Amino acid sequence: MPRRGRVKKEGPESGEDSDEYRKRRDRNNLAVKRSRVKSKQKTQETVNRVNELRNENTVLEEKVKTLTKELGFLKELFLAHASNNVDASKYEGINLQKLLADDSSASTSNDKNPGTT
Amino acid sequence: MPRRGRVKKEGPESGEDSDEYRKRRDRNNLAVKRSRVKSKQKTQETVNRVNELRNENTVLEEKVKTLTKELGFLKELFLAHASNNVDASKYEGINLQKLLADDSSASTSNDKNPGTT
DNA sequence: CGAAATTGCGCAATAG
DNA sequence: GCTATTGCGCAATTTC
Repeated sequence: MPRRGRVKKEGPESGEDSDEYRKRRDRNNLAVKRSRVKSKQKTQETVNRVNELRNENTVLEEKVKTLTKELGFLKELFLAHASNNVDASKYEGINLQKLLADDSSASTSNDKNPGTT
Repeated sequence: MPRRGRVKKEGPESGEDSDEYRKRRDRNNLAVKRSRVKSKQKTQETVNRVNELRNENTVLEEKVKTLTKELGFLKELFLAHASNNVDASKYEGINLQKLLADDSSASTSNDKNPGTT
């Protein structure tokens, strides 16, 4: 789509005289203005969206940090306790190794429910 | 055919002859091009940034979800175990209530789990 | 003050 | 056939 600049054509390329021509030009100029306003709005919205997302991101990162910390602590606690009383057999089907691993990718897919009460 | 609103009158505002004038015009046209390319690049980068942030966000949300799940499970586990052996006294100064609360904001009730059984 | 950069605006081609 | 979009040039203004 080669967009030529002003071609010095004098002929009736797209308009005939000054009557209909002017009207068309004016209408197009209005359309151009509308389009540009729209374009700017869109750009601004995109910029705003970046800021929103950055904020959400910060919140989420803090949340991850907090949760990771808590989880780490609880794991230590649990392991320390379990080392004293090795009765983890109660939690037979549970993937403790997986859950207690430092990694954070446990699915907790246990069907069996350890008798709670 | 109207030539750019500017008629034959010499405009001492910005041009003088056809010599220096043309050079100035050409240089400005180049500058305009540069500026517009730059502007478009910036816009595009902003759009890209939105996509990047959206992806990061999704990842973080999943992470939060996983961590929350793990944490909830571990808390249940810990509480179930602690109800059998009330030796939480080993962790004297620790805010277990706070940590073990389902939420990350515990009330100011500092009761020591009197062991109902 | 001087040159480049940015901006508003209109034109024309063309996409939809 | 009309509006919307876009590259381009001009000129005013801004920025450096």
